[in-house]
Amino acid sequence: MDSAFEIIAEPNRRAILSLLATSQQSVGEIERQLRMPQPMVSKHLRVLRESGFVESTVDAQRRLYRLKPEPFKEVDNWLAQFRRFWSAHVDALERHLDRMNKSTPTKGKTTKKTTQPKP
Amino acid sequence: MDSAFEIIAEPNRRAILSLLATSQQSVGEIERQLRMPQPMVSKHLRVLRESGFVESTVDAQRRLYRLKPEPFKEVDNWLAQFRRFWSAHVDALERHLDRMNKSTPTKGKTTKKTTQPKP
DNA sequence: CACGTATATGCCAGTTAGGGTATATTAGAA
DNA sequence: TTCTAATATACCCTAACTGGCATATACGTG
Repeated sequence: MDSAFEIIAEPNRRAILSLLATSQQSVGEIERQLRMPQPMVSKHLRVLRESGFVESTVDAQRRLYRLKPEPFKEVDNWLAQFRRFWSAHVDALERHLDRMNKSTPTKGKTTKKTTQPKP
Repeated sequence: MDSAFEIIAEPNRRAILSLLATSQQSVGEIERQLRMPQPMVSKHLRVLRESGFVESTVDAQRRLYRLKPEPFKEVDNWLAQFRRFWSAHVDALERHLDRMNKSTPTKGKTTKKTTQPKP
């Protein structure tokens, strides 16, 4: 289990990563927020640590875990080769998504001007 | 094995997807390019098809496989929550990566102008 | 030191995915 | 229809991952 892809294949690990995306957390905090048995949390954290997704620092008896960027970049990098492809299909999706977006304007880059059928 | 993440966890499947990123391919073409036994190709293609990563059309006895965008977007979407985080670290990596990039200029967005020490 | 909290690790069991090989299916050609 | 090419499927086997539980380790406190 070496590639970043296999690491994020596990749902609980993705959940942990999502938690850490907000801010660093101790094992116990993760345990409580995800309602996951502690040994399980520790084991997944080990996998995440050994694959470079997270790092930890000591705080008394606690260990504080936080994200590390590299593996994410690796995934993103692989994904890049498909961006060109799926963005060709976005036009169709765009209209659909525009209806849902309205709340999170993100970057305003995809907002081209699809005739704006709703003024 | 349902989530898009588990699908792309498999290296051979990622290889197939990368192949298809260029253009659609028949099973035999994939088989030859990846030097993979034909039943293996078919099995992986089945998984990719059932998870929505690819679709196929019939061409005589051949089946032509091509990508479908949705699952990629799903992955990209999950990744999005970490972008803010890792882009804070990019500055440090940028210099390092620029040395390797030189061959694949991709978008010319990260190519800022890091003093170019080697003309 | 004894004790409690926080975290890590070891061991076991169940499951499942992936590879290999043989075989079935589908479609075109002779 | 028979033969051949292209692709799909079935079956078996092994390896590996995940979860659960018990226990070990680390650290602070009284």
